[in-house]
Amino acid sequence: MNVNIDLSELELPDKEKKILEAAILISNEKGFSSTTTSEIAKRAGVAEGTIFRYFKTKKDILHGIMLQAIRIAADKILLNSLYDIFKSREQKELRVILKEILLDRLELVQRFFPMFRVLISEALFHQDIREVICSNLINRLDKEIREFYSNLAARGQIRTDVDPMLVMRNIIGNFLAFIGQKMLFTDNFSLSESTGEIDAMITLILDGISPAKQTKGGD
Amino acid sequence: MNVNIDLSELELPDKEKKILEAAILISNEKGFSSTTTSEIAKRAGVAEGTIFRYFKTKKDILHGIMLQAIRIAADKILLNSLYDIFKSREQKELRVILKEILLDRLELVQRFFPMFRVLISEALFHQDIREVICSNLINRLDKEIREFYSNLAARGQIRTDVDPMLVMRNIIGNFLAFIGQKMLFTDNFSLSESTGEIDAMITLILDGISPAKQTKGGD
Amino acid sequence: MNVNIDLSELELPDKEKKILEAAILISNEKGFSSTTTSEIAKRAGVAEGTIFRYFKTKKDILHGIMLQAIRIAADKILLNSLYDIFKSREQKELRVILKEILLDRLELVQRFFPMFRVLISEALFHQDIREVICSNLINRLDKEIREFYSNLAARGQIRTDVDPMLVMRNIIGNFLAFIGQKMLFTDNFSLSESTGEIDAMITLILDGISPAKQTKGGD
Amino acid sequence: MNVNIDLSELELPDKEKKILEAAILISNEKGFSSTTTSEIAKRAGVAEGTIFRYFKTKKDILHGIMLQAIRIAADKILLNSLYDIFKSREQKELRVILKEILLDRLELVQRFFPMFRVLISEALFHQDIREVICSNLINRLDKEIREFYSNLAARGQIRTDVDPMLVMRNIIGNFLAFIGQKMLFTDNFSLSESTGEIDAMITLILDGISPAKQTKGGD
DNA sequence: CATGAATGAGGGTTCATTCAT
DNA sequence: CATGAATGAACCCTCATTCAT
Repeated sequence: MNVNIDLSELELPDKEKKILEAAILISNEKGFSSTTTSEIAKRAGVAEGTIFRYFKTKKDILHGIMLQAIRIAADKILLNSLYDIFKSREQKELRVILKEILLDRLELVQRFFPMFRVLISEALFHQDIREVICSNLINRLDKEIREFYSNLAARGQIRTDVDPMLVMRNIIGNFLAFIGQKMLFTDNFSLSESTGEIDAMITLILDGISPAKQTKGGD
Repeated sequence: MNVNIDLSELELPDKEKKILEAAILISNEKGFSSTTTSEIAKRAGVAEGTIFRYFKTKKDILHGIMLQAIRIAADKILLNSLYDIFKSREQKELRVILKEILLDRLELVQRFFPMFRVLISEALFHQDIREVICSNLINRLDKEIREFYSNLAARGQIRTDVDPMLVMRNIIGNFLAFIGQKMLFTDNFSLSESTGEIDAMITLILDGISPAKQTKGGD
Repeated sequence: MNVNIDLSELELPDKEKKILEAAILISNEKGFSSTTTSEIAKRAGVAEGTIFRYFKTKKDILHGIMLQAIRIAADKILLNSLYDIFKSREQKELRVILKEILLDRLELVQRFFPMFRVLISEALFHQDIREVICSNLINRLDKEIREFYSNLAARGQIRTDVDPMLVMRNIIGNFLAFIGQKMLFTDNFSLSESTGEIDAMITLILDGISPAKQTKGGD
Repeated sequence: MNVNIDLSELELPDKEKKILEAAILISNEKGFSSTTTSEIAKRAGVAEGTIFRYFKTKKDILHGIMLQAIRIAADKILLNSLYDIFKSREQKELRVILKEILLDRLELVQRFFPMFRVLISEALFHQDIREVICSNLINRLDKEIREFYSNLAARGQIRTDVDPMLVMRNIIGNFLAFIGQKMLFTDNFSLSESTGEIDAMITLILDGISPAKQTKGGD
């Protein structure tokens, strides 16, 4: 399981970054509320008091984590690469695009799994965190997705008789179920060994679970 | 958001049930590790010491919750109704069966959401809890699903060119994404208003997101 | 180490005796204040509530122990046998009498060691307990000892140029140092293997640690 | 009863010393296991949490007490002065040496009685503590005593027909009986008023309780 | 009289937070 | 700014004691 965190590209004081990293790493093992400030300080290599120069309270560290997670998610995961894929490959077949997106996302999720795990566990219980996620991620995705979707629709690559958001949820649901199963219930999951599974997953996403009466959308 | 818990059908000492219920309700709000035994006691209407007559440690309360969740999940969710649906409706079309199952499951998940939320949040961090879930739920499901699957396959209702477990994951992923979105990001979600959405979801599960080249699997 | 307690000859309700016995046995292992009433109840084979029918508070159990210890010590240890030895053997040599007394006492102390250990540990801290010991044991001994002493003195068996009480303390000190060393710092001490040591001890008591310039008092 | 504790010469953080002193003083009144950390904190003038910066657990406070007791006992009681007395006075008569030693020891025991009382009461029940006492005190004494003894023996000042350890036990037993009686059963004991008693005690140690047939060892 | 479930004050211990250095 | 000793509220848990059965 990947537990490396890379906040180096963020513009933060060095110590603040170290504290956040430490907080994420330890929270990733035990959950945020079971993580103590003294552990964080030790792992970050600072004095316990120093933490409280950068974060008023322990809860604020969580908010710091959230902020970073969302910044990364928003800027790197969603926009950069997703946007690129959407735009640069718009003449490609949906199957190919989907696979590129999934692999790209998988790699990112894997890299930032510690951060996301903490985020998810807190989002389960805190409305305010969910709201930040909503307004920063989901809502920003919305526009991109609709554009991407209409592009696909125009090219006849995607069905147009259902709400685009349901289509997306289908994809995301499959994706999350895959991630969840691999991350939580499998030891030493490696992406490279899963390409066959990913292909099959995409086939199901594209063509559904009904028996294929005739070749659709595929090679 | 549904926060009613009903453990009344369980054969437990009255006080133990009350303690469990209180633990679930509060954990549902703040997470288990942020829930204190004194809060539990207060909400359960017992003295704090009484808790420790029924549960040796606080962690044992969590195990108690797990036990109940699994008992309910295993007996009610998985076996009773799922089994019934599988067996009694085996001549029906997959679309119909799927809808029955999803509605049935949705109703149950909704009812026991607090319990499951606590469970999920703990499973995120504790391998031992994941293992109990695995061995009690997932593994037990495995056999049922394979039987159900081969029944469907024999009747030509489901595609046979992919691993049955991937097919299931497709369904479960859609289901969980639906649940997650509704439970976490929607206020006052009501099942009855969502039947259209569920139908669309099932269509996507069955036929995929590719444009329908020709009618598949019905109506 | 002997941990059998025999309160059978005491005139007490059966349950009260069992509770006392249990309290002594467990206190002997951990000290009285680390012994819980529930442990006592379990070992005594009664319900926890029953204890409080016989003893108003836990402290009263200690008083019960004390009472029994002193009763036994006073009646059995001091009076019965000591008196007998004093009287019946008054024509014997001091060395012989001493040995009989020491062996007799050793045997008794060994038998009731658990009780005495608890007593000693409590007496270390509680003036009231020390007072009871004083008035019941030491003061009662006083008269016996003086009589015994003057009998010996009359027969020229004991030196008369020091306070009789100091003479007694010499004997008791030796005795307690012996007991203490054996009970606390020796595993599996057996009286029968210590007769040589006891003889040497008596020689030292009788003749002192100075080099013997000439045979005194015996063989 | 003497309840002054003086740890000032120890090289310990100020707070740690205060906590130890408080623990000793209160344990001296009620025994260690009846002493609460909150009492210790209050008496030491620190917050309860502070205790646990210096001692990981309450039991470690006891170990701290033991450590100090043994350090004091080993360095001051046994080595410094005892060694001095042994060496520097080796031409003196045994009676004189004994008296010096006893007075010296008495003064120390009196000064550190609270500490020793706690130690004794715990040693009664805890094998591990007895072992530390054994290996740190008794075993270290052993060599010194044997040397001292052979020196005396060479000069014909002590009897050589009994095990040196029994000789020592005779002395120690007398000493402890004296201490015990004075400390526990006498109010306001003062050393200076007891010199006559000590002389008599030494006479008994040296010459035994048999009537002096002929002058031995002096005056 | 005996029981043991229930109690709640108080036990040892942790930990986020403060502040003098 | 950084530190880490000090804090004390709050944590989980124990246990002597009560009382309805």
